[in-house]
Amino acid sequence: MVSLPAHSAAIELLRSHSLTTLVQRELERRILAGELAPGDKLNEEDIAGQLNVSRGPVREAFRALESAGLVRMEKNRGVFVRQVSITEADEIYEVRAGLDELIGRLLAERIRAPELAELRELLRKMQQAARAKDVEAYYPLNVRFHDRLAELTGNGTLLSAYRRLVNELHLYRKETLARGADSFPISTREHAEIVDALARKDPDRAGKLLYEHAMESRERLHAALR
Amino acid sequence: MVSLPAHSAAIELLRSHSLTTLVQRELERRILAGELAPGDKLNEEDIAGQLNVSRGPVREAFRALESAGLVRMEKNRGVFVRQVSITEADEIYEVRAGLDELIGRLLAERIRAPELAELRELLRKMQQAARAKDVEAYYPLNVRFHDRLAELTGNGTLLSAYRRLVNELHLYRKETLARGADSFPISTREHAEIVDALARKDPDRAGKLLYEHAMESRERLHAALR
DNA sequence: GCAGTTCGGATTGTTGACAATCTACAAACC
DNA sequence: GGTTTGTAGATTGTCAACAATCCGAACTGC
Repeated sequence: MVSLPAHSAAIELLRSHSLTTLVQRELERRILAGELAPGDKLNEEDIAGQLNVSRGPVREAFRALESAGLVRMEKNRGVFVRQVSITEADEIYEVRAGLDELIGRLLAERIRAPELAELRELLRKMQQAARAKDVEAYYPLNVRFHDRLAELTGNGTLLSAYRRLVNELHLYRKETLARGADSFPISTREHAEIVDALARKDPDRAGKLLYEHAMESRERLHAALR
Repeated sequence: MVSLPAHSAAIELLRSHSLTTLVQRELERRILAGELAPGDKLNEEDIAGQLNVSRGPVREAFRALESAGLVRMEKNRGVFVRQVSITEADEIYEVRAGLDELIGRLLAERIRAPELAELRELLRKMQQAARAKDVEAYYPLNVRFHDRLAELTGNGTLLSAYRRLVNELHLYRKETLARGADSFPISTREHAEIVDALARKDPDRAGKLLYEHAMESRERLHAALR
C-alpha cells in the first residue's frame, strides 16, 4: 500500500497536469541537460515506453516542443532535437542583445535595494568561480545572473521571450562543444559594471552595457570556432 | 479524372503537410480573422467534424497553438481563445517597442534602394487611406508596413519573435474592439519620419523613432479605453 | 424558498489498432 | 560494376473506442 502523503501528492500532480505536460517537461529537461543532443532522433514508441504512456501524449508533447523551438518535425520521417546553425545563432544573438538592452533599461528604472543586493551576491559567487577557473561552476551562475535580470523586470512576456532565445543558444553551445570548440568566456568585470549601472539607476548605460555584453558573447563564440 | 497539375499540387500538399498542420493553420486563421473571438471555447469534436478529421490532429494542433500563445488549455475543461488582459498588453507593447527599436537600427544599416522604394509605396497607400478616413483599409496596410520592416532585417528569429507579439496584440485589440473601445490611431507622419531615417541610414534615429512609435501606440490604446 | 446532493449527458484524456510512408537491403537488369 | 526495382521491417499518421472528469439540472431535506 502506498503511503497517504505520496498518494495525495500524486493525485494532486495528475489533477493539474496532463500526461502530455509531463512528457513535455521531461523531454525539455533531457534536451537542455544535454541527455539528448542536437540532431538526435526522438522515437515515439521508445519514449512512450520509457515514460509508460501511449504515443498520443508523446505526439502532443512533440508539437508543443516544436512551437517552443526545441525540436524539428519532418513528416513521415520523425522528430529531431533542433540543430542551431552558426547563421541562426548569429540571428538569435542579435535579438537577444536587443532584449538584453531592454532589460537593462527597464530594470535600471525599477530595481530596488534588496534585488541589487541579491545580484551582488550572485556576482560574488561568479568572481569566486572565476578566480578558481571553475568553468563548470561559473556557467550556471552566469545563466542564472542573466535570467534573474530578465525576471526582475517584472515583465513576463519579456522573460519568456528571453528564455526561449537562451534555450536556443543553449542548443547551439551544446553542438559547438560537441564539435570540440570549448572555451566559455569569463567576464566578471562586465557583469560588475552592469550591476553598477543598475545601482546608479542609469537606464541608457545599463542597456548599452548589456547590449554590448551580448554582442561580445557572440564574437567570442565565433572566435572560438576558428 | 483530375487534371495533372491539380493532382501534383494536391500530392505536394499532402507530402509536406500533415492534417495537424492544416488544422493548426485553419484555426490560426480563424482566430486572427476574428471568426473566433478571445474567450471562445474550442470544442474538439465540433472542429474535427467541421474539418473532416478525427480528434487526434485537432488535439495536436491545440498544443502547437498553445505554445504559440494563441489559445489557453485547461485540463478537463477545454481550450479557449486566449484573452489578453490590459496588463499583459502593456508588457507585450514594452517588448514590441524594444524589438521595433532593434529592427530600425538593423534595417538602417542594411536597407537598399529597392526596398526603400517599396516602403515609400506602402507609405503612399497609407496616406491615401488616411486622407479618405478609411480605417478598414488603413489597418492592414499599417500591419503590413511594420511586418515588412521586420522581414527586411533578414533576421528570421527576429521576424518570428516580432510576429508572435503582434499576434498577441491583435487578440488584445479584438477584445477591446468588442468592448466598444474603437479608434485606431492614424499616424502617417511618424511612418514617414521612420522611412526618412532609414533612407539616411541613421540607425539610432530610426531605432528611437520606432521605439517611440510603439510606445505611443500603447498610450493611444490606453487612452481609448478610458 | 434554498443550500447541498445526486444523477445523467457532454466533453476531454488516453489508449491500442490500422493504414500510409519511409528506410535498408537484396535481387534483377543494363 | 553500377543503377534500378522490389520487398520486408520499422516508424509515423490517423482513427475510433474506452475511461475519467466536469457541468448542469433535477431532487432532497431543511
